[in-house]
Amino acid sequence: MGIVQRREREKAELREQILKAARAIVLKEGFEALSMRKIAQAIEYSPATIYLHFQNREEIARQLTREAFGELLTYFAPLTSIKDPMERVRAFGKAYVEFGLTRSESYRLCFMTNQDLSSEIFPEKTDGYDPDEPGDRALMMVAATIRELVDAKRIAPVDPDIAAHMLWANVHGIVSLQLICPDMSRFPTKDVLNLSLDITQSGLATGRPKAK
Amino acid sequence: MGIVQRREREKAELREQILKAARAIVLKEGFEALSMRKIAQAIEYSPATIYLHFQNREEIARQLTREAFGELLTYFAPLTSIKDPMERVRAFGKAYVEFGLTRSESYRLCFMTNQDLSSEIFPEKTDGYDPDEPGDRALMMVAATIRELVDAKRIAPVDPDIAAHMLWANVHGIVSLQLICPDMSRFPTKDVLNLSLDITQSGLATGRPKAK
DNA sequence: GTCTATAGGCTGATAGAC
DNA sequence: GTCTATCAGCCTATAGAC
Repeated sequence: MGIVQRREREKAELREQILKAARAIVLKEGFEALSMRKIAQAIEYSPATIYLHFQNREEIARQLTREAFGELLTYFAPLTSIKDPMERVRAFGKAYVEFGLTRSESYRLCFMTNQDLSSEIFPEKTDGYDPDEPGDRALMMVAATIRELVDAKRIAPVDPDIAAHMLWANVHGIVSLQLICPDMSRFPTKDVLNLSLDITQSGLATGRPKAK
Repeated sequence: MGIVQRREREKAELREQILKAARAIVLKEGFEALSMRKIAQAIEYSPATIYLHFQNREEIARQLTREAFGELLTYFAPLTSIKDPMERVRAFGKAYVEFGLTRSESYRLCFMTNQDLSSEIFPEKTDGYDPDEPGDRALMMVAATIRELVDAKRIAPVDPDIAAHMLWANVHGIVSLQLICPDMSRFPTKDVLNLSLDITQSGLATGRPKAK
């Protein structure tokens, strides 16, 4: 009586095969080279078959993007055990850049490819964070760490949410600039990151400059 | 005897018409929608005619990108007259973000579209800056301003070149994050920029934190 | 200088046979 | 569930006529 189960298992397997092939194409040739025909050829099925598992190309792209962002979260996950919040926030920055440079096709998918895909991760907000959204969860981790620093008076008072966004923009700038114009800087990315983390740490500790 | 001149003038005019049409398409439909056929239709010539003025699509894209970066430089140019170097470096940041948000298709072309186009602006380096390269000129302006701050001992000692790169990455992060996931943050971009400039200013003034 | 015509590709998506 | 065949486009680039 396991016939239905086997059928469903086989169906899920083909779905996974499609995604696996799609991942490989994006990794080797970039996202814009991803086409239904290429996926079909890779899995040795006809293009029509893919449409039994996915509505269209967009749905595959969305799935790949969700997975890619999941990867970033696996870089973040072990860092929550870091006790010292300043060390933790620096570790988030380091992990972010490492993710961006070593899994650059995933990074491009999340943050450099197209607005629709990124909106998959950061959908329109109502109010506050949505814990069901992976992007919001990542932002919350950083914001909570900054809140710890503020509460412990280790940095000057600052809205943890906007500070988290600023930090994210800092590391995103470093990664995306490196990925799109690798020849812009003569400095290793690691050095730029360390300078950025140091200056930001120092600036947060001191607080915003007084108005003239 | 002005026949040759007229011919050349007419040729240059058509070239300009092609670029103008291409700019309009990129502005309205985005870079990936730019095609030789669409340009041809817009200028009411056959696609083949375009190839008399440009080798291929790439050459048109390169030209548009150079022009777009030229726009950024026009945002920067008036700021060199700002006397106070701290005010000047902040003004560069503000101008950069304003350029990115108001001329976003130009910005995308320069920094968010593809590595080949960005490499047009920041080609591979030999040593030091190349004053003939527009990207290097922009970086030099920022680095020189930071050098002034260091020399006047208004900020802690730092390599002005890597600091300029860090600042560039900061503002690039803010702009590109805003352009690709406008819903990520609940904060106005202006507020994020001001926080970033304040914290960086404060951090540069204080210097890097001592090792533990 | 400009055209038509075309080579030689690519794409997403679907109808209908098996 | 899977296929073939196809619709209905899109594209760059060029040869050769005028």
